[in-house]
Amino acid sequence: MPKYKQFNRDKVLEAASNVFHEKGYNGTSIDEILTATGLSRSSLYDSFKDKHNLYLQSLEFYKESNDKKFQSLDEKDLNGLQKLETMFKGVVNHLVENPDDNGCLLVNAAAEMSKQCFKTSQVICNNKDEVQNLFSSWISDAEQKKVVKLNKPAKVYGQFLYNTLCGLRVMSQSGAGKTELNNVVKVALDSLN
Amino acid sequence: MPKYKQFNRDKVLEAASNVFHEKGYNGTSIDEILTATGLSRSSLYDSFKDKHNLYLQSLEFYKESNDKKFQSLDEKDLNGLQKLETMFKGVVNHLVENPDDNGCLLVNAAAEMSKQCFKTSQVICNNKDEVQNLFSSWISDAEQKKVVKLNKPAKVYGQFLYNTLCGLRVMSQSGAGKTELNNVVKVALDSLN
DNA sequence: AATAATTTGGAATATTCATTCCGATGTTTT
DNA sequence: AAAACATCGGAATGAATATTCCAAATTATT
Repeated sequence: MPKYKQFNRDKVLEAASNVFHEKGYNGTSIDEILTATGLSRSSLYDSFKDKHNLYLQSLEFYKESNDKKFQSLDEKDLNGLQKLETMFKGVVNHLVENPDDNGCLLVNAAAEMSKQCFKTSQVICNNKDEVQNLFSSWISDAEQKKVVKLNKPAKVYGQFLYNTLCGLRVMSQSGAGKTELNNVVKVALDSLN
Repeated sequence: MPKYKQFNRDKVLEAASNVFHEKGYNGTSIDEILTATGLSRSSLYDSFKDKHNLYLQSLEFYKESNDKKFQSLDEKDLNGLQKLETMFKGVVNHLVENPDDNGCLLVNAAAEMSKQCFKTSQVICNNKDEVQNLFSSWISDAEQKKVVKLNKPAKVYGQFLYNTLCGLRVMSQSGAGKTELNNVVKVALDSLN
């Protein structure tokens, strides 16, 4: 048809990341991606090289749209503890209200691909470090504003809360319900005292 | 050759679960399983029906060998807190000393298969409940012996510590190192006070 | 209006994969 | 020792897979 691309790159990556999210890398076929994105076979290979490259770009797209959510929460006029509470509440709510949602694409990618693809492990590791640092900054803020009292460096709690977050995603894929997830969050946040 | 099976069922399941552990369900081919187990194609299909069935049996084998480790720890003459400390120390040590070990087969199965295979999700959910209950009993024991002081039911801490454990597996697949994992364990166990 | 530029549809290719099947092999039983 | 029986090796099958390729379609430019 066209002289300029007929599709929106972000829409394609969003659709692709949804499929990868649902079925994993090895579990999704190119045909499934074609129907999900509406792209033609040749357009996909022209624009995204191959399946593996599309996967990596989908991962980064997912990561960036995650980052945006974190950033918009970060910009809210809340203290660090409130930001953490809001974030965890949001995650649990999402998991509970979307029981078919297959956890977190990055967690699934860590499980499926991190030992088999160095580039995948890089994206995952970067995400981990960034989110931990954000959490640590929230915790430092909460400490400064004296809404929490810590006996370890803020960085350590950032690592701990990131671990808690990863756990929640696995728990929801293991059949955990609302109260179970809420209990976990409650104990985790209570440790900031 | 034989009139009776030439192979040891447990050895086969152990080898198979190692491959599934390393590469996931969709990432491993029958051929890889054949070379890993030493079985012939026809023996495998004769004794294990098909790939999917072999996967489920491998999962249960893995779960049971995990259970045994937990049980032998449970039988030790330690209070509940010491058992938890020993367990977490063992997990972190294992993850650190075997950097190529691909996390936990059950966690990986949760990420890859739980939404696509009901039987897989059953194994995972059962494992979650059992381990949580074991942890809760250890915590109750520690409470009774007054080595910890809780302000929530033991069951809730069992859920929390199981979540922490799942998180550790993902963290190690995300490039977390020894101190990072130890920090997580430290904060998690400190919450029992 | 014609040419240039670029995407697209879908057929074609070549691998890889899970599974089936049968003759050969060996072991137990009589 | 020979018949009965179950396993095993490996070829064969057929479906699914990722990727390539080319002609048709469409728009921008001249």
